[in-house]
Amino acid sequence: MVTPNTSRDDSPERRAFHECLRKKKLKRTAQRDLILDVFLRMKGHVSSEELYRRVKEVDPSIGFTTVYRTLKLLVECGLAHPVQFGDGYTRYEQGFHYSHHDHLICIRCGKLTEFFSQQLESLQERIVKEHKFKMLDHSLRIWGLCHECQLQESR
Amino acid sequence: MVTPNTSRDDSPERRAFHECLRKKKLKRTAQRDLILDVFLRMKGHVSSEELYRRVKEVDPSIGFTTVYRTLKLLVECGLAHPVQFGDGYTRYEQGFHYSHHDHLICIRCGKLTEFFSQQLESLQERIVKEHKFKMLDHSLRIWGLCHECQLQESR
DNA sequence: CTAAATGCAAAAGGTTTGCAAGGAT
DNA sequence: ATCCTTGCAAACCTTTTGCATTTAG
Repeated sequence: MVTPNTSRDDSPERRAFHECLRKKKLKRTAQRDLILDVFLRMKGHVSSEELYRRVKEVDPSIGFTTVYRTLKLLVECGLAHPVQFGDGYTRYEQGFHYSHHDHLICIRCGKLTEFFSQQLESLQERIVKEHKFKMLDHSLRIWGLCHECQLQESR
Repeated sequence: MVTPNTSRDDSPERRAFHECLRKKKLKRTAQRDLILDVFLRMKGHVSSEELYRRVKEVDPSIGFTTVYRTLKLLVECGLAHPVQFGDGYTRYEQGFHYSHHDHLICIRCGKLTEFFSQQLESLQERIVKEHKFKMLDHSLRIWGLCHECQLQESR
């Protein structure tokens, strides 16, 4: 499913990426552009392996290493955000216009639900201030059973 | 079986452990007792490797695998609680009379600060209820710079 | 032309398992 | 006697790295 889409050249993410590459004096390559595009089209929380598989569907000549390294680059450019849910994989969320949110993780079906609570954010700010700590990142993960899985468990 | 210190036999943790072993129809061994004792004496957040090193100081014949497997057993018995701070190691906190708390992690010096906020807990309960989710565990981690490291950074 | 990027293969590094010998009940 | 436990070595698996070759600027 190769759909050459020149309009994507103007996506804010792609422009930000190229801008970041320029600043770092790194090179723009077809591989990097493709990896970014595929990443942006994948919703949710993507591991490097998953992204690699999807990228390979479009261009089988691309190696895992390139996907892996590009993902790290996207993180440095603020276009991806790494999260760990404790299953051994590092997953990446889209990070452009990154607005902080947290996660509910169903340990039975694996479903991920994102949520945001301003009260939570404010509370954290207060806690951090009390400890004279300078917050750079934070992550709240809640594991449990989603609604559907609770119903199945009680059968 | 070698039992060097009978007075420790009465610690609530040890009794809980033996009770748990009995329920699971597993065997009480000198190794398991020793590993539990050393674990309990180590404050803070212990990786299996760190625990192994300390255990070996007392009994060099104990293998890493036994420490590793005993730690998993302690988790199942509710005596240890696994946490991941994103440095690649699984660390374990003491889990008996486990009262939930969260962590401030200094990314410069590695210092860990525990904190507890009842407001935070209540807020989480509310969030979970809104999503019809059944919470089984949760973890809030805040990364940043501790007070000392902020001072050093600004020099 | 020069420095960076790519892809392969192999190394790292923590976690987990198979198995033969030893130990608890 | 039976089943669990132990410790060693090796397997696993994701993440990283070394290197020769190719490519962008």
